[in-house]
Amino acid sequence: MDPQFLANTLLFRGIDPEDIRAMASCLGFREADYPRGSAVYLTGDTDVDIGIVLSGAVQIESNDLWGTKSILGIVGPGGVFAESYACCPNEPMMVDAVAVKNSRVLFVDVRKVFHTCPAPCGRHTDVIRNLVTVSSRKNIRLSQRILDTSSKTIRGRLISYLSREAHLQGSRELSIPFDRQQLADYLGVDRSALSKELGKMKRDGLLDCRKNRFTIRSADLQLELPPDR
Amino acid sequence: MDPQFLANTLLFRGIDPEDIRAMASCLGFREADYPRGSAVYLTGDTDVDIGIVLSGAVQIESNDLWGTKSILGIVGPGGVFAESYACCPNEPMMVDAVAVKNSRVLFVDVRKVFHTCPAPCGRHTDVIRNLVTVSSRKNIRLSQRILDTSSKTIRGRLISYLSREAHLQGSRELSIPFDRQQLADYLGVDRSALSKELGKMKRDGLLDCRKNRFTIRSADLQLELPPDR
DNA sequence: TTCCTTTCGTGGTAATGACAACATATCTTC
DNA sequence: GAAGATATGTTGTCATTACCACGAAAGGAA
Repeated sequence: MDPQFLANTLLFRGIDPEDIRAMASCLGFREADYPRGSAVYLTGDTDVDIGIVLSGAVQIESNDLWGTKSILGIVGPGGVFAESYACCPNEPMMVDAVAVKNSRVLFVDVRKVFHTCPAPCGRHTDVIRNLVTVSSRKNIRLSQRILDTSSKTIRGRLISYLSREAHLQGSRELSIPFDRQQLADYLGVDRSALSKELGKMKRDGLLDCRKNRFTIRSADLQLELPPDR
Repeated sequence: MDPQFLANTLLFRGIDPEDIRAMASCLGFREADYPRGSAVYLTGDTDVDIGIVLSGAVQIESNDLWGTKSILGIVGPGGVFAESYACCPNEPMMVDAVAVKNSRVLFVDVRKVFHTCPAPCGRHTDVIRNLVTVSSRKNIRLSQRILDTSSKTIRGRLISYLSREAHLQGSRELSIPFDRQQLADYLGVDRSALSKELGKMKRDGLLDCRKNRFTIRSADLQLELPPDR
């Protein structure tokens, strides 16, 4: 447990590392390792704890009976996951949380967060406040993922995702946290069809890509407009 | 302003109506009416207030340049909206909030919620705590909307949405808050194609529907399985 | 009632993308 | 470096669905 590291996460932002150390016991801190490919949580799990990625990466995904995988998001070091289900005790999880790299995860017991304890740690309120921020941001991320998949064409979805990512990274060159299959699962399209479309877009001079590094070639990416109206 | 009504909303649950009345000023309560079809918030708006639907209904939607509308959700009386953006001061809204009925909305200033004021209203913390719940639930709703659109076929999407809704309403007969066009925009499909598929499913004996009332005819709706595996 | 608006179902056509099958490339591990 | 595994690009076929256009039905207002 590294209070300094935690102080830089959204959940503990603004809290003194010393206080974090003090909270460790009364918030029920617990750590565990997960090898690449293993599940932290599975669909149907209830009464889960908040997860904080200390190292590695955890992917939130859904796998239906047809074998279709939907990636809702991916969270890296410092990121928080499962907080929504942790806060809704009776809601069984509808998704899996899977380590996509060897990962170490810190768990926090929400009930202990909410149940303000008497003496030393008057910091509970700060954590709860931060929890609102974390949850709100996650909300916005989910909305983005919805908008990224709202176009009915693969190209439209790529444009939505890549142009926002470029904006976020403040550059026309960007790297994404996904390989092709993951990107396809995030955008809700077939992988080979995605490769095909990427090829077309290269030929059309819209972008370049090698592995997970993309370069937006043309401002037209954003301006790709409908025929008339 | 009806404290009794508010005490039954998620945001003010567990708070004494008297205390709610007392908070009215220090939380910056403000009410406004919106005729059917008018916008409460528009894409790009920043520094918005939390909205609570007192009467009517507000729909969260996105309209892109191609004229494609995506419905992220719809919130009825007692429901809360825009809380995520309210909690992320610099995030411009990516969606519109539109009144789909004549509606009355109560606004709450988040900054005043967070900035605990000195004397009488020690209830701020309760509201913040409730805010976590509200946000978490919204999170789960958004995840559901993502899963509802994860199938690549219209039928799959309908099954996902309807079977959950039936489960929620605890009956094989259910009414949905959408007309056909809205349902299509929620599921991310074409309206006429949706009508067509509904017709097929009726013929297949899976369901019946008249207007916004649906009846699940067969348990197969949930069991509709892949060929083999 | 009648007129007008909105909602909903149907048909046909074209296009998009899913799916499968394969080739190439890249990475890992020994 | 060789060999296996994994990731990516390519091709072709077929099913699904978007899109357009229309008519029927339902709802509202005068």
